[in-house]
Amino acid sequence: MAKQTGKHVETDDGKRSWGIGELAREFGITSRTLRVYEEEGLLDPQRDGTRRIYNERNRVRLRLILRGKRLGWSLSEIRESFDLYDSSLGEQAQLELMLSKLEQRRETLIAQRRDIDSALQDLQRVESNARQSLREIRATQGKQQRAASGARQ
Amino acid sequence: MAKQTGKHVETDDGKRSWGIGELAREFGITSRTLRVYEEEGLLDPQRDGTRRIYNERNRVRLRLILRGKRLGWSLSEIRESFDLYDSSLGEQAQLELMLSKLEQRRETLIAQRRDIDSALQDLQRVESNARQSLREIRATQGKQQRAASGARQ
DNA sequence: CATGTGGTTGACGTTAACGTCAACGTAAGG
DNA sequence: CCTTACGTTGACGTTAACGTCAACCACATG
Repeated sequence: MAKQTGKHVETDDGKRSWGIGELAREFGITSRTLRVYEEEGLLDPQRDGTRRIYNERNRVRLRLILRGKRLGWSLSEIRESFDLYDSSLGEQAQLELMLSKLEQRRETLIAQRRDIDSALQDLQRVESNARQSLREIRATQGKQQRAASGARQ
Repeated sequence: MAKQTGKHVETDDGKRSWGIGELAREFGITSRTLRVYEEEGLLDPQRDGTRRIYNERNRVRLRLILRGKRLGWSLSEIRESFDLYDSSLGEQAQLELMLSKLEQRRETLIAQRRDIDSALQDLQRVESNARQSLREIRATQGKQQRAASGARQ
């Protein structure tokens, strides 16, 4: 049995668990979103009757989901990666297939990092450009100020 | 005037230019997509009558668009970044605003790179795990083979 | 001239990833 | 017992980013 204390939930074995709203607030999403993730097979919280109860493992999963989203992955891509990570390390053929998929993932991640680096370089160029203009503007203003204070003497 | 030679287009000043289908094929997208990007204000090809003519500058833009997409940006985020890069470096206040926006972009890019790195680490763990299982399986198979060849003697 | 190739606009369809809302259940507290 | 907070399922709405299709235009070629 699980007892509810205000907002969060605790199970008998002392391990912390969370209600849907609580988890949603913590991660800045809505409970609707958590239900969608469950429908898509990305999360499988336990139930207390009809209510969903999330444990630490679910939280880890959720963090991975949100990281995937930040990297622009679709929910099904995220599920595929879970399938990859969870796969039971069975036969040789399966393992080799898995390794090739992992290699492919790595390559796209590295390509993405290259994209980021080049975007950061572009950004750097624009930024130093802007800083230069700013310095020039400030220099001009300084001149004007010095001229004005000189005229007052 | 632009003359059409088979698939691609050349202008009088000798600078290369491209038709919509040609460009689409080269970048692995459809012409429909190019028109959408234009509607969204991300591209502005010249026209020869009604026909779109893309120049080198348009191609650079397109590369930036596709890089943005690979990083998971929306079209409007991409447009914002263009606006940022194209802004005319006018007054001081505008420049300072621009710098703060650039700084913000940089932070999200760096955060994204951290996400990638941690994803790569996870991947590395799973991979060495799988390699280990594979070695064990092969070792077992080797034993069996050696046993079998021993039995044949 | 007919046909093919490649382009145009405009309208409508589609998919993913949620948001929104209605109708209802359930436990705690006053 | 009534209210309040929190949860449930189910249905429908919405937005972005295209795909698909129809009807049309323009040029080159056999």
